[in-house]
Amino acid sequence: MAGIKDVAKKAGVSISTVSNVMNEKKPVSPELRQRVNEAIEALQYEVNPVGRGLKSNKTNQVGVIVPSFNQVYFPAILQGIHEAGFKFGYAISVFETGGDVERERQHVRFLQHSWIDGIILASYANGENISDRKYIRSLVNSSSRKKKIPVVSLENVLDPGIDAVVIDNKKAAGIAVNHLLEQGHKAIAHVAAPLRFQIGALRLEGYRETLEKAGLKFDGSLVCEGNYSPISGYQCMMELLEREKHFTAVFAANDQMGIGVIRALLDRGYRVPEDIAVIGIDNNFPSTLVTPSLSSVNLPKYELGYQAMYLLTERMKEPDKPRCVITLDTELIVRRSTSKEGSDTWNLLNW
Amino acid sequence: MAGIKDVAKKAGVSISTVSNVMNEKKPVSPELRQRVNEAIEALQYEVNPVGRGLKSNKTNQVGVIVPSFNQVYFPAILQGIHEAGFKFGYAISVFETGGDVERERQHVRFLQHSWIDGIILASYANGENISDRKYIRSLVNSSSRKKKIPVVSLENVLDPGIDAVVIDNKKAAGIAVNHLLEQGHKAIAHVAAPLRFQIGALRLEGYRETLEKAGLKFDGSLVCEGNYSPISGYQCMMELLEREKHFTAVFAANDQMGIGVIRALLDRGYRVPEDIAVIGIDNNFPSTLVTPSLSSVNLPKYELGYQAMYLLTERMKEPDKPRCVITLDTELIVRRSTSKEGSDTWNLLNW
DNA sequence: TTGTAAGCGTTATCAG
DNA sequence: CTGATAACGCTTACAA
Repeated sequence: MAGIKDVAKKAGVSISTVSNVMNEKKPVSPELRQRVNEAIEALQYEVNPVGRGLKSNKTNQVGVIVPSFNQVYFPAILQGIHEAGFKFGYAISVFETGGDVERERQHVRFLQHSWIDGIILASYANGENISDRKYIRSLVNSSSRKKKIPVVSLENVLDPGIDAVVIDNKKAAGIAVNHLLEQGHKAIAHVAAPLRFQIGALRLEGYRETLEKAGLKFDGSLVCEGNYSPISGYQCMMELLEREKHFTAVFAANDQMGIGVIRALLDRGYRVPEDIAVIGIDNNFPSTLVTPSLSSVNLPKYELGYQAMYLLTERMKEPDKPRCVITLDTELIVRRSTSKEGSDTWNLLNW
Repeated sequence: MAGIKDVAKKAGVSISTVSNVMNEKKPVSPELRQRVNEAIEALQYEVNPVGRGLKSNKTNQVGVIVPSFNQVYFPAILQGIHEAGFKFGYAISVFETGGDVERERQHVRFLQHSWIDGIILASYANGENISDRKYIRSLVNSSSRKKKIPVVSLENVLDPGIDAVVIDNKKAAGIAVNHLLEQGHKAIAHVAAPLRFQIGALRLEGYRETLEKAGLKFDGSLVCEGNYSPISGYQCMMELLEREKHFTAVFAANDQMGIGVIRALLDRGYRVPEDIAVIGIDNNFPSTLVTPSLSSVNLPKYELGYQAMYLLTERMKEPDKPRCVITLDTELIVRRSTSKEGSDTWNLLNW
């Protein structure tokens, strides 16, 4: 594989001229440009990003750190990130934390001294304990040697100094609960996402506010905290049933738990939605496959990833522009778990 | 962030000594080692991989190129790759081709001149046309400057010179078809994966051989070629029904198409499995969620990824050892789409 | 407009 | 055992 020197030799020019042709930073005469381009073509030369990186403090790599390479959620986000990355000339390195903040910090640290150009982070740190808070603050001025490394937070607003791409979790929860209210439900249980994190707390908050706005009382014993997984939804539902409280509908904080909820209800002999209705958040394709199909609030997953990558490129261009939070829209999807009129077609596309 | 020079200054030694302490390539006296380690600790020094990469021709980065960041298939594979990569000290860069060989070559080319240490490739090139064949050959001696870049092929045997991690596709198809035969089916249709690729061709071959071994005649008009996607399975099934041939079972080359097949059959008023039984290959979690649940042949997806990464590290250590193909085992999973006694529980774990 | 040369952070060679 | 120094491939002042 050819290097810049080979090109220079072949074209009979100096290496700086080759560099200038490639980077268009300084003007080069047409003749030389021509000769250089021919040499580049002939030798199939492409710049070596390692050499360039050393000099220019840029690697054209961004790191993506997520809790899990989750089956239903992560791929679409990664597609968005990758597509935008490809467009703007960045390669994507991926890291999984398993929800372990220590491992997350390890990955961040690794990326920082890799001279990566930016980080997209779906963090599990929550600013509750002091060490997490220090860690989050450290991200703001996260720097490699002399350059700051921009961080874009995915799905939660980490720090007033960190860009983020999110959805309005409170609103999404409100959309879900409102739908149940409109169906005539007066007693609605909630299978929550982990409450020590923003997503869980905000969706709970949206649930509570929407109930109260409708003149209903919030009842903590109708809430059970899961961990996003389908099985936790199943377990929460079983626990709620054991409490023997009255409710006719369940709002699950995500579709995966919603599916677990449906399974639990069916296993206990309830009809869905006649006895108890269920709605989730995410609008993942499996929700269309179960019977009854699960109503949900759509999250624009691909868009979330794309915008995160886009925000990162903007931040790299203008490190000092004011901090930016992009909030994407959500949308109600009515299926059979809340309404006999809901859609019941399997999603056979895009998976 | 501190560099090697800062450490050297702080410890009062030369940079080579610092390097020797870090890499343990040459002995260093205990006193100096101590001083250096203290300085490293104090400054939170970690080597800069860009500088190291330039010198040592190693980046500790591995590129993974796949047709799609597929929802059901890719995440588990990536988990396996990432886990093994983390263990052996490699970061994972991911690239999606959308099944476009031109884009695939673009990514490969990019990785080659990135001085990446290795490539895991799920290729869509098929050695049919001459340009593909040349491209595949070029992977064998794929080199960046002076060093060969090892390639591990995922899911298909690309070239006699390229390591691969695969499953025995013929055998997996045989397992599926045999199961149908054991259920008493004598006329079995096949919704095939793209036949110009190994996976599709081998699964078709396994289908044909198993039929013939059972004394049944292979009938090409019972075969319809899909493209892996659920919707293509749906369309194929519709087309097979229109041909008005008799069959009582369908072997779909993957679960996604199998789910499409079930949907088509239900839409046309057939009962599954009473009128027509269906089996797939993959054992993805959505297959447990549909009604009836889809029988399948399990593929060890995580293991596929883990072994690919492992193979790569072995190859990097010993570039000249004989080429290695790892074939992983598959296993029949009986659900309701082929047998009333099959399992019908939703998979609520690991997604 | 073009070329020369310094230097990015590290490793490796070789002389002390 | 230790340290000076030359690479690695590239960008970028600065000199011509």
